[in-house]
Amino acid sequence: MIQIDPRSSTPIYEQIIHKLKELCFKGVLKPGDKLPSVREMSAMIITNPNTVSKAYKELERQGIIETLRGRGTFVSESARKTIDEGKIDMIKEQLKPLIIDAFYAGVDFEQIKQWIEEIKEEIGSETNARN
Amino acid sequence: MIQIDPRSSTPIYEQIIHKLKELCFKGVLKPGDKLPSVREMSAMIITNPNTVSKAYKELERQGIIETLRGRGTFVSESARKTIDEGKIDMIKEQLKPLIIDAFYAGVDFEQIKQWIEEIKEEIGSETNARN
Amino acid sequence: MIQIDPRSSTPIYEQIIHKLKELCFKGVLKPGDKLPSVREMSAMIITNPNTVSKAYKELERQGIIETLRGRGTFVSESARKTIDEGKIDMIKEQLKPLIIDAFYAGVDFEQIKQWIEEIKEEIGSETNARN
Amino acid sequence: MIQIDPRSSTPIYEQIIHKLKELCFKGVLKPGDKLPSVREMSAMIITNPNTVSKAYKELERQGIIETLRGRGTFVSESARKTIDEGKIDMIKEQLKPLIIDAFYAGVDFEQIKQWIEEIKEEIGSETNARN
DNA sequence: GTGGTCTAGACCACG
DNA sequence: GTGGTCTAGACCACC
Repeated sequence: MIQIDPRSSTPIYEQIIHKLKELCFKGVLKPGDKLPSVREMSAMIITNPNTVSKAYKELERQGIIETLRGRGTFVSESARKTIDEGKIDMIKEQLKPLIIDAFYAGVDFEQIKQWIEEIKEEIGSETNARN
Repeated sequence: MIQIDPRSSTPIYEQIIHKLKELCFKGVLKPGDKLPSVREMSAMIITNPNTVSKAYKELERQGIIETLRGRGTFVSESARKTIDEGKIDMIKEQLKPLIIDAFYAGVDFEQIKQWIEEIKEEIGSETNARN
Repeated sequence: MIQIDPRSSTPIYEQIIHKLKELCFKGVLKPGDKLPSVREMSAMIITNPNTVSKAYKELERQGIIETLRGRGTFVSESARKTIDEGKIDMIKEQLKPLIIDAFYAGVDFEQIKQWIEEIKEEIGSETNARN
Repeated sequence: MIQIDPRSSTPIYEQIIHKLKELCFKGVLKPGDKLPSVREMSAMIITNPNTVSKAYKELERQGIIETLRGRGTFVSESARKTIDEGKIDMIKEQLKPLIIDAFYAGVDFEQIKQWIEEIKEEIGSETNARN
């Protein structure tokens, strides 16, 4: 289901968050779908259950998923689209050095825009339906 | 000269790297310009000298700056534009979750492209000359 | 009859207890009234019968309701008003962090007192008769 | 500094949160004060560092405290008083069953109001200065 | 079965 | 020194 790289410098729990968010956003995971239990997921990606739990809790805090007591964890019916200015600024702040790095690696503006396009394609057709 | 946020979750040494790279890229810092010494810089931004030193070392490794023993640290004559595929993949990898987060924060594709445009504007006129 | 939120962090059985206590206190449920059977209730609020059973048992332990074997569950004739010091301390203990949280959420003392007033209103006219 | 009851049903990390919030609110801990390090605190209250860490992170998420990388954890300069409607509703939701329980334990409205008064006294004089 | 809490201990990045 | 991450395993409440 999802792939984790234990050697990556980005923490495992963040990788899980990223991957699941992506799947939710793409529509592979639809609202109401049940996620693997903490134990199942930890077995699948060969990590400690605590690590998965941490990821799930953060995703819940962000409103992407929700847990029903004793029943499991599910994709939320509708991800709230709070237009959070602070969050947006934070993202822009992270975006800038990334783009500058890209330039130093020999990428130009047009190519970057094309990357965005690629990501759009990859996320794809489901997106329109969802929003 | 540069502003650091000690509360940020991004390490201080990385913030220094980002800021200096940005200044170099914008052309505020031109090839041959002398950077403040590690001590001066650490006094300016109120951090441990080791932190500044770490940032300088990394910038040197990336070819952005050079240290001339006994004379100081200078902006390199020409930032080498190594087209490093690995680096590019890494950047793309970091870009994706950022963009997905942006969507969840209520930003759409067009706005993101506009951000890129804004960053381009901000970096400004020197850019064309350099590329 | 009663509404349960399966997403809430407070356990379902506790929610049932709270709601039924509230109804008893308001006078909607009067002494001698028959409660839905465990099965009926669990069907109504879509939970596991065990969960309802647990709530009923706890309410019985507190003297709010009584089960007459083979006949069903009923609201007790008179809720005993055991002045339980331990219980009171426990409640005060729980009250304090709640009020501090309220302050941090921007509520002041007067508003909190008004909340109490509101709850009093909501519980309403029957109360005087019962006390 | 703070007292924890390992037998209590409320999790240790929540007890830490409550106590520290209380101290901050009372003004015992002032903005800028350094908190004991995770290790120190865990030694003081005899728990695992992870448990303290969890409490600190939640307090940071709530804006009560902040961590400066590699330097430690400090009381925030000014606790943001976001008037969060959702939070307020949640508190009211938790308040109601508590008050009903109080009634069943033989406490009346006036006494509850007096409790609030007591808590106000206890939190005391610093409060006015802070707000 | 589910997730939530906690312990004991380890390693690492950061300043 | 600081906090952040992770593991291995345990116990518990809830459904």
